[in-house]
Amino acid sequence: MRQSSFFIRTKKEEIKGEPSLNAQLLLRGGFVNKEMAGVYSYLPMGLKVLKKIENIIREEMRTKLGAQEVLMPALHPLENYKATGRSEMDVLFHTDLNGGGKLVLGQSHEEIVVPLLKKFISSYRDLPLGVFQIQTKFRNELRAKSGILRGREFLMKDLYSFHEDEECLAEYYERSKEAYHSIFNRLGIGDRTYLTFASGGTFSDYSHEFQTITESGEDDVYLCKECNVGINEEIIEENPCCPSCEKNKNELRKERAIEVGNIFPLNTRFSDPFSLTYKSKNGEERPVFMGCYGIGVSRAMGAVVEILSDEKGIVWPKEISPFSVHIISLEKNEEAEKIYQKLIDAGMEVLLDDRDSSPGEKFAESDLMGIPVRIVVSEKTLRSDSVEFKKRTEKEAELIKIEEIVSYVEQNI
RNA sequence: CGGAGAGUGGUGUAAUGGCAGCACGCAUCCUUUGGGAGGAUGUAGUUCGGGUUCGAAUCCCGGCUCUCCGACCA
Repeated sequence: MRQSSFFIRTKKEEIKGEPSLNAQLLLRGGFVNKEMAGVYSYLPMGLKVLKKIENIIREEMRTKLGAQEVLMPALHPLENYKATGRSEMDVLFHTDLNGGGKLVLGQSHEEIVVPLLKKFISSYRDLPLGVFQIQTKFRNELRAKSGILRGREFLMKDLYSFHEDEECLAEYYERSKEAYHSIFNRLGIGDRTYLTFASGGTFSDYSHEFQTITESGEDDVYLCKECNVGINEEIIEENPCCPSCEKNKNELRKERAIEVGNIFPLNTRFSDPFSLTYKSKNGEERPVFMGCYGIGVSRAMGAVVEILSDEKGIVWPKEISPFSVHIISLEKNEEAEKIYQKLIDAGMEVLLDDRDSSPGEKFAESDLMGIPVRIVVSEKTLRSDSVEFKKRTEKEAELIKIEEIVSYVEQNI
C-alpha cells in the first residue's frame, strides 16, 4: 500500500477530552474514528488489525476446539428473552418492527443459538457440537468509556458448546482454556493474561475470566504468580486463597486488569427454557449441557495497544500488525519503489511512505503507527548502496545492502 | 441511573449582550529536506428547538451529545 493514496490521517496533537490511552493512540494513528462514546468506525489500518485478531481466533477455535463458524443476527425477538428471563436486563437495546413486534439488539446469543440448534440436535449422535461467530454486540452501557475497551457496540467472538452431560462439557471447557491461552499468546499479551476465577453470575456456580493486567482495566484481581492464576475481587471473600497452591489472600498480588475473555459452564440454564434435549443411546430424552466462551475482539485490540505502546506510539506484535514493513522514502526515489516491489513479491505486507513530507513527520508518524520493521531509503543510505533497517522495538538502526534486504527482512522480521 | 462540567470552521481555542478572531489542518505557489520545517495567498465555524431583547456565541427553558466521579457490567 502506498501511503500517498492511503485513506488515513494521523494527528500530531493529543486529543482533547480523551483520557484513554488506547483511544488516544488509535485515534491519532488513524486506526479508528470515534462516532460517539463507545461507538467507533474502524478505518483501513484498524480494520486490518481487527481482521488479523479475528483470524487468529478462528484458527484456534477450529483447530483446538473443532468449532464451526456461523453468523447469527443482531436483531432478536424479545420473546426469546422473556423465555429465559433476561428481558429486563438494562443493557438491552430495544426496538420495534413496523408491525409492532418487539425486538432487542443482540448483547449475547444464547437466546438465538439454542432455538437454532434445537433444529439440528436430536440425538446423542449430534453431540458434542461447538458453534461460534464473530459478530457485533450491542449493550446500552450507561457510561461507555475507555476507548474501545468498553463500547456500546463492539466485536465479540462467542462460542457455544453442546454436550451429552456435565463430564463431556467439563472436558471441552478445559480444552477451551488452552485455546484461549494460545490466542492471547499470539496477540502478544499472553504473559500478562491470567486465567481468573470469577462468579458464575446468574448462570452457574463459577466461571473463568481471562484478565489482562493493565492500569486501564476496570476489574481488580488477586494474582498468584507461581500458579499463573487469579481470583476476581468479587469472589475473594468466599475464596480467599489461590485455588492451586492454597496461598492466602495476603500472599496474592492485587492488580488492575481488563477482562478480555470469559468462559462459563451454562449447564442446562438455557437448554431448559427452550427444551433443548436429545435422545440418549438407550432412548431417554435428556437435556443438552452447554458452555459459552467469549472473547472481546475489539477489546483485545484495545488491550494490546494499552500494553504494547511507548511514549512514541503503538508497538504492534508482528502477528496482528497492519503491515509487517514500513518503507520510508526520503526524497522521492526510484530505489524505494523497487524495494517495495521486491518485498511485496516476497509475500510481505508493506506500507510505503511515498509522500512529499518532511523526514521528521514521516518518522514520528511511523513510530505512532507501530509497524514492527522500518526501512528508510534516502540519498544518504543510497550512497553506500544500502537502506536503513530498524525494528520498532529497537533504538538503533543498521545499514543493510540493498541486494541483501529481502533475505535480511525475512530473517529478522 | 445519581452527581458535576462542557458544546464556536475538519481539530484546538478567543470573543460575557453590539464587526465572530487566532493557531493547526486543507488547497495553490516558492523555499526547505534525517525526528511532526519556513513564507505568501486562499478555504472553512457559533450543537439543535423554543424564548427574552432594537440586537444573542454570550441571558432563560427544553432536547441531543461529549467529558469526569459514582453506581451498573453475561
